[in-house]
Amino acid sequence: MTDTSGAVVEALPDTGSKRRQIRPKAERRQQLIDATIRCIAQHGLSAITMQMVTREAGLSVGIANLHFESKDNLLKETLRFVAEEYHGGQIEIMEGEEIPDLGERLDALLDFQLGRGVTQRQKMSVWFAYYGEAGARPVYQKIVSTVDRLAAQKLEALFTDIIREGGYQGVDARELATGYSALIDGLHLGL
Amino acid sequence: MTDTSGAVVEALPDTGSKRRQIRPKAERRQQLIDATIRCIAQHGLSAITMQMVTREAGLSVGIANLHFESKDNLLKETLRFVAEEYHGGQIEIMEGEEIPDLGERLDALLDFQLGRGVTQRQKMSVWFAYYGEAGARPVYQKIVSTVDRLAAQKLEALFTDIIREGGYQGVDARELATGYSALIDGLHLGL
DNA sequence: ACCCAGAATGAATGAATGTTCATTCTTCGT
DNA sequence: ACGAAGAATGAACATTCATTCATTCTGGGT
Repeated sequence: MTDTSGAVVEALPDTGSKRRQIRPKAERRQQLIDATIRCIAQHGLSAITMQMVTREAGLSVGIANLHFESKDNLLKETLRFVAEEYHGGQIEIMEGEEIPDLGERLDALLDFQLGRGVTQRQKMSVWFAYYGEAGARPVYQKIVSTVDRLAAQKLEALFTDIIREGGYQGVDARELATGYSALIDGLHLGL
Repeated sequence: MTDTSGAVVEALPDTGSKRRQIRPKAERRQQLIDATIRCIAQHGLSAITMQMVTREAGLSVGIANLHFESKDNLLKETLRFVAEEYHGGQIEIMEGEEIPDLGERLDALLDFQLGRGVTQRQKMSVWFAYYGEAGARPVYQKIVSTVDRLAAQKLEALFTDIIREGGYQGVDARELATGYSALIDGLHLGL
């Protein structure tokens, strides 16, 4: 009670500022999703806590239930974000017309899939954490499979084009796509 | 209190009997591990509960902490069991002398790895549930990597033999083993 | 300069769950 | 038959955590 003047205003522009800030809903949502990704990568899906996430985001506990109705929903939306980013990125490379050469396009896809940034690694942790739970949670399965199926189709189409262009014989584009995907997934698992 | 005679003895040999039974420690441990596997496969690693597991095993709640000191330990031991069974089975096939022909040995390995029984599928669910958490739990990583490394060595040795026997050129056994493992893992993920 | 809609906070709440342990029951050796 | 060793039980306890909501605070509109 001796310090009623209080105001030791932190001059830091971004971090550590204790000042309450009002931001648009979309921004807060993304902020929380990002924090969730980092928390899952670090502590695992089953150890995650609302306190943990909101703390990591630098916000109060109540805010998670303000922007997402529940923890379940936050986790669901986080999975949706990661899934869409991962597969969306692939699809963009595959069907985008920026890279005309098909072989180079496949290279770009590989680069994207095996990218090694910290962020990418975190996303992969999250991806497989959810994969581990998918067997028991239909909601997760649905989110993943929806976006998965589309990427698989695009990949098959790419291989079909490559096979046609190269005039290769006795190769099935679908099987090739399945094998390729499995190989990439397996390599990811190998950390 | 009206039914002091009580003894409505269920004639069922295995199931439904409410009679308390005393069994050797090793048997109870396995019983609990099996129940844990089924529960994880059905409900997921993060939704699992001691009540769930002991209920599935047909035992009381206290017994889990009697034979394993804690939930964490039960989960750890369950992972160890699954890991050892999965990789142990592979190693037995690879280094056992029962199948002299190397190609047939590889076939047997594939059969084992892609086996499709209900039990096998449950084990795989568990396997990947733990994989999803491994990034955040060093204990899990250690259990898996210990047994994983050994299997990888055996696989590399098998490929080395096959390459030598066939006189193949320009193939690296280690890379082949890595790729093979990744492919199998990836195929498993595809459920 | 003032106001207020609604964004943000965090102490309080209640439900869920891991763990304990006093008690009950089973089995085996004598 | 009997008694003791210890296996099994499950009600009770303590903790942890998601969720709520009364209150505080912010920033744009007037």
